[in-house]
Amino acid sequence: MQSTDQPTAIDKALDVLFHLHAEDAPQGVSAIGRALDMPKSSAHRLLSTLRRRQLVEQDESGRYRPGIALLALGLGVLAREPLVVAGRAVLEAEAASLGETFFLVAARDGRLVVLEKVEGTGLLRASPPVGSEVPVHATAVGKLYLAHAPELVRNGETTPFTEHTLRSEVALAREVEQARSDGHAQNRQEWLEGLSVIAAPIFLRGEITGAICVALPSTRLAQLEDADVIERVKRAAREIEARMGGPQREAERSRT
Amino acid sequence: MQSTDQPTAIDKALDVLFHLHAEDAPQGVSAIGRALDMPKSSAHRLLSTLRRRQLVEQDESGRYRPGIALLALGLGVLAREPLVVAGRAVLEAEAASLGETFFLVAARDGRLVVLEKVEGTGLLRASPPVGSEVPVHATAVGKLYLAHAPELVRNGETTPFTEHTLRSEVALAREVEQARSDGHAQNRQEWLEGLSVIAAPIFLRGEITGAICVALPSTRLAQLEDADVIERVKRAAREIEARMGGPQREAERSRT
DNA sequence: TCCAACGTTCCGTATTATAGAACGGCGTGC
DNA sequence: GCACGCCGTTCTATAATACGGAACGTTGGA
Repeated sequence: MQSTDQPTAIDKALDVLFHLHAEDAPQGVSAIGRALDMPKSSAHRLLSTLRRRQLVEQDESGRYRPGIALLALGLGVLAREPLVVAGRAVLEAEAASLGETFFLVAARDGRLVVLEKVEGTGLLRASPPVGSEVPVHATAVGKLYLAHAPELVRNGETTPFTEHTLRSEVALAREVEQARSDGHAQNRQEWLEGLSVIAAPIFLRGEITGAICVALPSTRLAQLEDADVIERVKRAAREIEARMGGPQREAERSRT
Repeated sequence: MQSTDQPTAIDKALDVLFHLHAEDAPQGVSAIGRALDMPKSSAHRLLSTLRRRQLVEQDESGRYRPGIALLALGLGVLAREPLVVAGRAVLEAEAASLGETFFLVAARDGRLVVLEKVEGTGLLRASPPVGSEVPVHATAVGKLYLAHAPELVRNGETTPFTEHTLRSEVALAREVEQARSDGHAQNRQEWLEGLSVIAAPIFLRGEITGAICVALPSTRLAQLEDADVIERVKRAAREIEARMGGPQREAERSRT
């Protein structure tokens, strides 16, 4: 694949689709053309093709928005994820029990993606939606991946999100090392102010396939016994592993 | 738009995408080419373009499956639906209270689509997934749409699904008329054997924008007081209407 | 009432997609 | 253990497609 290849018609159609996804409100043909720097006739042709398959829809005034077919496609992806199928019930039980929000996160093509979320009763100020990406260097799950399979994530980024974001590679490496030995990782307001996370890795056949984590307001975590929450998350991870096809026997783990 | 227009490159790429969605297992380039009647080099090129945007992914053996980007796109659609945003909490409350599965269904481009589902505690044998289509002529929601906005659904189909499916247009018209006057509709095993549904329409500004329904085993419904369940569903519909921007005043309803 | 901006359609041109052949790697069956 | 067949991938000349400027009818605001 050369670096000089030009965007195909499919690329341009996907540009339009992702652009609509990124916008809050429905967009008109002209606005889309301006935003993506293409003639409105081109935008119209691409949209017509997408509309035929219901990937985009038009509102009563002719503006375009993402279409209903995306829903079936997206939920089809969820249904294919063994981690989600096995983990959903566990997340629900834990979220109900502790009253906080639990997530499943896994690496996909070098990025950490939220695969499932079950919200707790408390009002959590910020919480990434399912399908969205979370950073590697400033999250508990990121530390777990760096500890157990650094080749699965791209760790180029070092953006400081808050004043608590780890600034030095040494500090991050220390936390990664601790995550490896402890079997869990933490994130104390390193990504989002006021948000603390505790995460545990989920292994399948000796490889990390994802992580379960709980997000709580930092003030709430201070009231709880850290050790209790950590134990809870780790137990949930073991439960998910068991549901995904039983615990790996040592023979299998070392065979690789 | 002429009837003779030929599939564009985008059409072919979407053929590939929907084909992967329809298949259970990941598919190889050659198999896709055979299934869609195109050279495998063409399939490969289309897949490469889709892969760049993570609409498809490859497993370790090189086979393709729907990609994680579809998840974000699909859930973005859900987040945009006011009906879902307003209705989810109501569905959860009702499902927990009655212990049965509640749905939100709405018309999109002439088809009835499941927009949201909250499962009850009971084991429901068959239940359509979110994003899937349900028939018009053999469902409670279909009757509601035929009663209140027949132009929003395509009612060509008359497939008999079970022995209870209404065979005559007259019988269906009678139920539609009753749905209009009663403010709710029922489906007694007309689509799926053993499955009964009670549905109530959700109005916004005088127009039907969807419906809430509960699905229960027919044996279960026989044990309950029909009237109680009906009242419950209708009350839930009113609750969702209220959450979607307040009840419509008569002035607005009759202005059209 | 007028004007501007909208979504849509048209069509000649030029860029693009196409598909057959060839390649290296992998798994199977002989 | 070897060879065959199928896999995913790459290349390239040719044929078909996407492109975009211009024009149309409509709508909403000034």
